[in-house]
Amino acid sequence: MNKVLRKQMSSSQRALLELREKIFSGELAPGSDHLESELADQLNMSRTPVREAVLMLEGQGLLELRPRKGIRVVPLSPDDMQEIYDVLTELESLAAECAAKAMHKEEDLRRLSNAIDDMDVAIANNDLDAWADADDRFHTELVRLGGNSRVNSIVHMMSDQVRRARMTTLFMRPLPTKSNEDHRQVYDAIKNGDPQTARNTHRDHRLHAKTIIVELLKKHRLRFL
Amino acid sequence: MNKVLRKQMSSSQRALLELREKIFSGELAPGSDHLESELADQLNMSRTPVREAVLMLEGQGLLELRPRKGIRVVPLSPDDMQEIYDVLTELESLAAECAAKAMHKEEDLRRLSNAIDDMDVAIANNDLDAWADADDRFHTELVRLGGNSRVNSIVHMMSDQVRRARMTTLFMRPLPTKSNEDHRQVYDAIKNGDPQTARNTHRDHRLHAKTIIVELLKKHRLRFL
DNA sequence: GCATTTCATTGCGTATGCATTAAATGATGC
DNA sequence: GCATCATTTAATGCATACGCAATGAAATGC
Repeated sequence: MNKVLRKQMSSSQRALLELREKIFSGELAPGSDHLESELADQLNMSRTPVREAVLMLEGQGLLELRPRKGIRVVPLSPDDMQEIYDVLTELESLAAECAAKAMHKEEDLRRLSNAIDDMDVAIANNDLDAWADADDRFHTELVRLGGNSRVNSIVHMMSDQVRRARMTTLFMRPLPTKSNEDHRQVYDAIKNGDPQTARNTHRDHRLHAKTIIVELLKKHRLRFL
Repeated sequence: MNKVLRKQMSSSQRALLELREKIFSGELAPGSDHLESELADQLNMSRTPVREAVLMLEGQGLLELRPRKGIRVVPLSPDDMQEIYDVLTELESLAAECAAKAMHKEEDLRRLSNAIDDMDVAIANNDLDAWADADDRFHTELVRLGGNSRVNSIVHMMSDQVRRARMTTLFMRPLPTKSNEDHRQVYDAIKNGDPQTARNTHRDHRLHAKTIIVELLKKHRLRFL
């Protein structure tokens, strides 16, 4: 992340970004408790902007405020992941349907197809990080094309949570070589303006992904992430 | 709302509740701008707890922070309502499906059937407020039975938005006498453990409701609520 | 011992004041 | 008359201080 831009940022904004990073990097471990003053010291600022950032992160489901007990990084159980995937499944399928209805021109779908191509390359190179990155871009773009801003922000919130878990799960499973066929099917349906196929294909794809991940988490007893 | 309980509430909590009320009652009109200090004066407290409440309400999509321009009560266009209804449709249908899968005992479904009965009564009495109240309870309970906490909180957020609009639309349309048949069908499907019927019936019900409302808003040129 | 009360600690909630900065106003030059 | 820049104004962002209230420890009673 660009450190130069941060200089001219408000302290609350900086707190928000840096806390997010610390959460995603695992520097603030899931389930761990922290005091406002402790975080304020870490970030070299007073409690005020930290409180504001923490409040926002609570709203986003990343932190849990337990007065006098500590600010807790919310742990994710397999059940939580199931909940999250279920929401993602519904809302992304809706997005796929809407995107197909919208009859986008092929050039507007470029980022989508690029993401799919990148996943192919990543799989060929056995590059997990590149694959994860491209997969993110695919889903981000899909939801953007759906055109529902609320769906967009909810999906982004939930994807953040998934991202925390994926760090762990990504290295525990084989590369999803088959999943790109699904992606392409969804892409084609959107390009051809076929809402039902787009919706159903993506839905099945997501449902499948959900079972894989949740089983994996349960098998490895990853109760918290 | 219970004023006694509020006495022992933190100022931020009070700010949160009272601002919500002012927004829903229309005392703070959609599209209107307000200063932190202005709101603090209205609520008889300092800016600090107001800031915190405002931050949370921003996260819930009720307020929009525009530094040095004012805190704006977000206006809802017909397109916004469409977005919101689309999200509600997907997530409530999922909830209905899950509720049916869960095979709840009949006594656990009591609140659901009560809400349906109350709607019947309200319709017979031509009591709009009672109907709206029972309808709220039906949807709240449906989603609770679905058992997905994330779906729950998202649906509640979106329902808040719908409630703002309903104040207006409720008096512009005929009482939805037919809609209770749908509710009962959903109820039966859940009781009989038939996820697909529960899902599809509720989905159609919601899609239908969406068109009605959105058409109504568009026809009456209610660009903002 | 065990329960209960007291007390000290400390983390949080809130008020307050100052610093910052963006918007608005007026001044200056063209 | 218009554009640009300086100045003022005022709202926000942030640090700080203070008091309350909750927590845990120690002390007392049973």
